[in-house]
Amino acid sequence: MGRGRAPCCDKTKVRTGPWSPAEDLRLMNFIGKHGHSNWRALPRQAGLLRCGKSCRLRWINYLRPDVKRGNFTPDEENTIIQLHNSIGNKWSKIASCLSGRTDNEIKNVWNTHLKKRANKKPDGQENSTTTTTKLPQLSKESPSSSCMSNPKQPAEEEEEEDDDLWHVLDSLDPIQLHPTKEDGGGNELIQEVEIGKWLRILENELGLAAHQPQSATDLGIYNSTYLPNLDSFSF
DNA sequence: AATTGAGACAACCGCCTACTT
DNA sequence: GAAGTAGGCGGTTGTCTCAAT
Repeated sequence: MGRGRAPCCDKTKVRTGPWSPAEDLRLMNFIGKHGHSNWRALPRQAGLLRCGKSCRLRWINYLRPDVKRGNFTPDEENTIIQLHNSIGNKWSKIASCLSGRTDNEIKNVWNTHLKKRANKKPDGQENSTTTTTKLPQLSKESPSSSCMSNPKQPAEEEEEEDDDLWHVLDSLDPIQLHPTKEDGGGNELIQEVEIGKWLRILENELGLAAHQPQSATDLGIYNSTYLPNLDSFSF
């Protein structure tokens, strides 16, 4: 069974669960500098206690600069329905036709919204000419990565690891990604302050603060449902 | 105000394919 | 050609939020 696989990592030595801002920053910073030619080696090189798969998933689904966040437009939804009607659960293929959307996100949207909608019209009427959406061309050689950004090749090597930066980040209180009822919103301000701190560090580190067009929030990072809307912050 | 169940979504798991040795 | 490795994909799960009661 040559195809058999050893576990990708020692599960007892890696972190699982939601990613912390510091971890995200480490990952983004590392990929920004070195790219991601080897996912398995990446966590160790980046100083992350995560398995390579987890890093890859996090990068592809949330940290990539071109990931589009937010609600799907009716056009996007129609496209998904049509593509699913013709090719089935080929999420990565579908994702390759929707710029900025990930297979995971499309899969979630399908399972939570679109499946029901499609089931309501089992004859596929909805998927016919009633929509103005133009079905994107599906080509065989359009892998899911076709709409993904290439890993940045390090334009200029910044050799020295910024230990101070990581020290600061690691010293930050872990942000409560999933505010609980117990919080009662009481530590919201603290969260905002902490987020503001690390975001500023992030932007400086990545050189986003000085030039356009993107801030970290414009990149869609941490604009998720689990965090306050960072766009309202002024640093 | 407390409880509960459904909806939503991030993350993990395991298999498959492609590539390398 | 066989064996091993890494990346990618799709299915599934865990845990959160929120509306209904």
